[in-house]
Amino acid sequence: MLFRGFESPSLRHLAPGPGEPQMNAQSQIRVRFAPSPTGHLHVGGARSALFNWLYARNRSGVFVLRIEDTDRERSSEAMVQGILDGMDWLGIEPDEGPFFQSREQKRHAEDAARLLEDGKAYRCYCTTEELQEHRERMSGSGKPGPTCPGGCRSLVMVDDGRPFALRFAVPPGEISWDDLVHGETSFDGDSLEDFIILRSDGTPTYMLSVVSDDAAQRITDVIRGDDHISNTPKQILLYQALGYPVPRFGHMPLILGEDKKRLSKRHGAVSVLQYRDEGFLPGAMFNFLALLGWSPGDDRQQIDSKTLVQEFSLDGIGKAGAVFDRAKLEWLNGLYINELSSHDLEEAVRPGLQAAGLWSDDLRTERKEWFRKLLLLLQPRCRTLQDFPAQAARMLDGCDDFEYEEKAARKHLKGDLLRDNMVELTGRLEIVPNWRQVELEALFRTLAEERDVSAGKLIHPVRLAVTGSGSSPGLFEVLELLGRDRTLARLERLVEFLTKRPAPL
RNA sequence: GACCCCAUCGUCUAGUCUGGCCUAGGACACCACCCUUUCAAGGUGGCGACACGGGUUCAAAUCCCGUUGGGGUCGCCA
Repeated sequence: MLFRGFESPSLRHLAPGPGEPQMNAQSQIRVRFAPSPTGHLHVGGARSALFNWLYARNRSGVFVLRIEDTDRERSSEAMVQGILDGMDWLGIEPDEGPFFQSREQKRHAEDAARLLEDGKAYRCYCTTEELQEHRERMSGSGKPGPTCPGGCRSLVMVDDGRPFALRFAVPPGEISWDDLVHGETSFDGDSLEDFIILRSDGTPTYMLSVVSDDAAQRITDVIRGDDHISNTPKQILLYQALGYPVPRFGHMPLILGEDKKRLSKRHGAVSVLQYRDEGFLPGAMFNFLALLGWSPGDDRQQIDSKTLVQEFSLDGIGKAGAVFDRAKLEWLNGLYINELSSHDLEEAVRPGLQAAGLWSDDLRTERKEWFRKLLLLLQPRCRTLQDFPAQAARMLDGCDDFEYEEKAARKHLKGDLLRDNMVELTGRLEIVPNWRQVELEALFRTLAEERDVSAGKLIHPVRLAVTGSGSSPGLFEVLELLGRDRTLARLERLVEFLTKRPAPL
């Protein structure tokens, strides 16, 4: 069921009311992944989700998915689906949710009202323009100064009908917490400004809604990106002001691009679904992401998700940002491709072949065994699923009218005797009794010996004739799979090419 | 600029909490060689780091301070 929790009229009953202090310390771990659906599930978000998921699984906890869709203009249903698809692909399933933050606005507003009543928040009548002006004036002038130009905090609170936003009155003093990955972290309350919790249109801001929702959903551990560190003191203040138990916080380092800056679209592929489309296996991606910023403490590079769940611990999370290294991902993906069974490989590779127009259904009926052998040849040579169509094309498409790769042609299609050798070879191949790898190889080697040339002088030109390329799997395996007719046709084509071409050198 | 976070090979990291076993280990990438009909895979080897400066200590990559460098955050976005 995709939208578990939909029917729940409100999460409010789950909340420990203002009066109730702390859930008992031994209670079950509850973590959440709370993306805003303003983009696809990017690798950074995916890793947050992954770490939360691993932590929950490891501790027999609960993993909650909450979509923070309160920015209605930038949120869309398609994006929500993209996030769900991305998580699904990686195999990270929420235990609860998805919940939608926008459906909880009533509770958010109630929390805000309570803060106002308690004198912990106040109405601010300053306009956006005034604030912007004020900010410009204050910037560069050292100290923070009053939050707003109107000095609304000290105003007598009368609602005279003018539009106002609600600001949280930050109390003086130091705010600190024992971060799950960074250890003791603290902020000076004086450096925080009175942030807005309710917009002038009455809608809650992020700062209020996360706290309200995390409390209502009884989140015990907030594990998220480093970029939220500076929000944490504000949120702690809100928890305290509202009388909610404060969860533990853990901030993991961000994923960086090659320039060491936070990974973003301009660094290239950033959506996990894009990696799927580029031929990466979910297991490889999962493995790679888990090891980005987390370490089991030893040298293992390839670890399956089950082991990851068993061994995951917050202690293994590093403090420094980690660069996303695509080359290593590809290497790892190659490892996973190699471990695929014939059957799984066929399944994995089919969509790509279909897209490239190389697929025909007899590959899983009459030619099934043949196709399986071809895939076996290609398997150790491919690092992404996309490599298969490219490498398989000459064997599949039946289009015999390809060009010879220029560099390889220059290297191997030379010598006076070549044409003659090719003609002779063709003749012998026509009558070789068994079209089998070993016999083909013996035939080549015998002829090479008779002509007193190295076997390579026959092999390389034939490879070019048959694949158009200077590199391929072992030639005799290729020939066996290609079959006598197509081999001979391609050899004749080479001879023709050698005959017609302008005098070499 | 203010506040906060961070700092081991080009990259991901082990080691840091609980100083000595570290003349700093592994992996990716790169280079060379082996294998070999090419490519890949595999094997062997190479290149390559404790940012800097002060302390503390018999002893510091590990503890403390500072400097430098990098990053993040400073919205009626989330």
